[in-house]
Amino acid sequence: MERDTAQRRAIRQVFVDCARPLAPQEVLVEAQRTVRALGIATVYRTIKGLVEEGWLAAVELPGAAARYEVAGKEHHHHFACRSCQRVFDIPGCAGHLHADVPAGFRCDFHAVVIYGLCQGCGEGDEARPKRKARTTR
Amino acid sequence: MERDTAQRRAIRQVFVDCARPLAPQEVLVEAQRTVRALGIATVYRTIKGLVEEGWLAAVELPGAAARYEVAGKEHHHHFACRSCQRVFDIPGCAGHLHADVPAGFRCDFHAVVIYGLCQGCGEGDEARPKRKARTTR
DNA sequence: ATAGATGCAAAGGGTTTGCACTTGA
DNA sequence: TCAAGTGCAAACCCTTTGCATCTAT
Repeated sequence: MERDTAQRRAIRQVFVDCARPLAPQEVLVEAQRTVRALGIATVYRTIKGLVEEGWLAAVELPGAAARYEVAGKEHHHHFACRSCQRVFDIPGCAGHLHADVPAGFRCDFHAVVIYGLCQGCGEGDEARPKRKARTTR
Repeated sequence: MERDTAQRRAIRQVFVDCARPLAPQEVLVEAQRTVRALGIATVYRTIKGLVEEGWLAAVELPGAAARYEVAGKEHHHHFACRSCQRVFDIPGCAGHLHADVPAGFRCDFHAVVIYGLCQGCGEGDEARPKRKARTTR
């Protein structure tokens, strides 16, 4: 990650603008609005590099591909919309989750994911057909 | 899932015996001790069938392949060992996790995963080299 | 000029599917 | 008997890698 290329600038900008955990595919689509010929391989390589240099943090969710968000945020959890598949940050942490862990187990950290419908997908008619969104698997 | 075959009996038995969330690969290896020629495709198809008929429940974890466990347990969370990659159940739930969800978002359910070292991997020397276990991806 | 970066296509790894053979009922 | 079930291999999807080309410095 030595050079400052148009691709990297575009990818970083996408993360700054979206301000939520993004999957590689989402990054590709958004960044291609700036750099048309951008390839998915470059997105993966750039994300990997940005994670290694600490600019991005991986957000791994159950049953979904890993997402990435700008690093440095305080400990927080995530909300995954069952309709549009987008992921959002949830500030804060209820804490005291390590309560019932069996004796002899050492806890290092934890992840909490809440599933539901985000504002956009849940407003009004709950029965509205869900988008077959597949931004990420 | 109409017929009672040796393969299905073996696969169900593995879940009953292990009593923890298992990945398809883990199921394959264990069940092959009973049915030598068992193929991975059959494991996937059987698991899918057992989930559909409600006998199994999917346990999806961040950054790992889905695991499955016998359904019908009370709401609980999971512990993932960073060393041996195995997953264990953690009884109970601290609850009140829906606190800081942004207004307009509807919460349906949540998942909590605690990472650390299980009893077997953590006892004694913490600095012991981690097994390169790859029971699942 | 030149090593790092990129795009494309092929390779990998896990999961699913097509198909001919096997087997439970 | 005969359709459901199985094993094998090919197909798929997402992620990574090899390589010739491009480009920031």
